[in-house]
Amino acid sequence: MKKITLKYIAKELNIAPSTVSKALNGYSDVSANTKKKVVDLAKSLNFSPNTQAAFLRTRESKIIGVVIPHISHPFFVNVVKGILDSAEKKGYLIIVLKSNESYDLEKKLIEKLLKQNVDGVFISLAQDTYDLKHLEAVKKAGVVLIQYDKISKILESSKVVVDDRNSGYLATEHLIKNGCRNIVHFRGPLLPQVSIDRFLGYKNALEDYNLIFDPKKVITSNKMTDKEGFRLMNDFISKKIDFDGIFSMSDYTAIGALESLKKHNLLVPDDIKVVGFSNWLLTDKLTPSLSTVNQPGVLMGNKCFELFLKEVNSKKKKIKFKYEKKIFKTNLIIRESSSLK
Amino acid sequence: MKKITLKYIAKELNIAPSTVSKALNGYSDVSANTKKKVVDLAKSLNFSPNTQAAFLRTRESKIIGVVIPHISHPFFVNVVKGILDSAEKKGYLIIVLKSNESYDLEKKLIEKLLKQNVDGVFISLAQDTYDLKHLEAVKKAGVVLIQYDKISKILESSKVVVDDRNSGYLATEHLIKNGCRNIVHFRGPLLPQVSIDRFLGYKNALEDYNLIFDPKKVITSNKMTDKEGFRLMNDFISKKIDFDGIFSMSDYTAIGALESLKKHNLLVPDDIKVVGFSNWLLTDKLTPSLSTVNQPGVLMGNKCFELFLKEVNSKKKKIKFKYEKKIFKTNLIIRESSSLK
DNA sequence: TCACAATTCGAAATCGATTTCGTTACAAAT
DNA sequence: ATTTGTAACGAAATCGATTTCGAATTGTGA
Repeated sequence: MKKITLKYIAKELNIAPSTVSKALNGYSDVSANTKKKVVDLAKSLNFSPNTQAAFLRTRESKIIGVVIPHISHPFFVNVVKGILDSAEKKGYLIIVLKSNESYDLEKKLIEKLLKQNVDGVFISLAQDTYDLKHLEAVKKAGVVLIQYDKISKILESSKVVVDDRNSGYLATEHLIKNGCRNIVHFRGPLLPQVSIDRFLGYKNALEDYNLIFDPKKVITSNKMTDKEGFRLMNDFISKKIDFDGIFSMSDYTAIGALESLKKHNLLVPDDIKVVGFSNWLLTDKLTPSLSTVNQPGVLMGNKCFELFLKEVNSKKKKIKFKYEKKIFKTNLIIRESSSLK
Repeated sequence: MKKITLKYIAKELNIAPSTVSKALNGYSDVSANTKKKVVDLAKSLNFSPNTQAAFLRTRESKIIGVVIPHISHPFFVNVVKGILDSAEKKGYLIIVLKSNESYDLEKKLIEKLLKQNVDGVFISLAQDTYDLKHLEAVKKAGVVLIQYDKISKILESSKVVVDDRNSGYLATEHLIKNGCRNIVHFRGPLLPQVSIDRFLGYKNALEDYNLIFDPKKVITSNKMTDKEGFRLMNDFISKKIDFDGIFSMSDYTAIGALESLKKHNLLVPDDIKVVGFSNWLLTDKLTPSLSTVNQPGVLMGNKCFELFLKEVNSKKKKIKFKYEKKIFKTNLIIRESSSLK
């Protein structure tokens, strides 16, 4: 069981390792003849250069680190899938790490990735990320940074997002058009831009349809879990404020809210109509099935890699480069929880 | 922005790189004095050795590849979590790849991991994996192989599984004790051991309780999706065979079956009682909520890494080594879908 | 005082691939 | 015939860390 190296191939063909390397890497100072011999032998031996050794010279690890806040969230699963599909074709390996929405963990993960000499870091920020030094460090290290979904407005890099504001608007408008006049909004933590934008969409829709915006009807949920949704909904109901619709920035909290409504004998969609966000797995199997906003995760993942590659290539060729921001449209999936009948 | 290397530290302290290396790696031929100087400076510079360069000599990449069949399956998410938590402490990085239950893809993934020179491969086999050459190759390459959940009986390695047979038995017994006399079994594809074992548990339970085992009541589902469960259940119902319970080897097919039952106006749990497998996310939110078998994924992940480390260490010290097989117990989660009332 | 052992350190080889630069051989140009 | 140019290849340095082996220094015992 011999290890197959450049040197081995060189010896077999009685030429120098440098020539073998050049033949395999498309240098021009190799004759067509020897090039063919090398390529053929390499293929037949199933040779591929040792990535670690190659890295020492090229500084390319062909590894990309992807940071996601959750793993159970199907949207992120789709994004990863999109990245994977694109990256695979170019021979990149993907390391997925999850931050659990924690800034501290996120910082550690980034350090880990930099130690591993990844070529790129794709990140969706944790909820409580307030400081961006760790991401500045990524750029300083010459590593390509791509932000997706939960991005920072301040930090420069290429970005891939959905139109959260418009999505919030559409969801709310849908509720209004189906007769809701008193719509509660479950918003996320105050910091992340997605949370702000979805909220603004909600608010704008109310204004456009001449409904009064009432801050008391905005429930801020920091944890975004079913339990939290259940708890907060119970609290809200106990305040006896009239409402006939809910737009939640997450399906998961919406599901908790649904449980609370059931407990209080409020019928969905008859008494209260509900729209969530992100189209979680099995939300179509609930009773009632949950209306939601669907984000094109796979396409977003594809785009992330595309922007990454563009940046890598311009760096190699030392071409000037401009950050891009791609905004994807979402689509509303209307199910039982917000239907008219 | 200078890169911090061994050489740099050596120059700073006016000693040789080799001495620095030895100081950091606990060699005995370094004086306590110089050792302290080196360690202190290294710490203050936040130095950590370049992993790729170190690999060239040590042949340790400190990377583990984990192959899972699905990503949306919460059980596997838990296993990965368990591996991650353990591996992190020892400075290992985890690459998670998913095979989509495809043998061809699985083979490619393994090749990819070997090219990356991972130290270990943890794998749960794809449904249709019939050939094991790619896994033999892992062992031949000197890479530690750990099999978990869907394992091969033939291939030698350390293994981490649950007692599938007993789990199938308990689930079926539970249905019997709650009054079921005609229990349908959704089994998975014929090949994987988990599929066989869960089926055998089902069969054994019937026999122990003097119920007739009827092959016609065993529905083989190759795809294990909700759609497939729905389709197969419809087919089965159209055959007009009496039944009052279902034990499904997967929650996902069980959910499809539930939809079919609803469509045919069969009440759960009144007319039919249902038990699934794996405790998928949100199965507790369904109406009725789904009874299921819970596997201790996190603990299994922990164990995988423990066995890996044991093997690595004995290889280093050239101690004799014996493969271990750890069998975990499952627990039945009884919810509405199989309750008496 | 001398022989020898223990301690501490450094020089150099090594891992495997890449890349610069120099050398050869031969053809074309003068 | 001599110079120039080009195609094709190889020698050697390099990336950053590890590790073997030998050298220098110090200490120990006879």
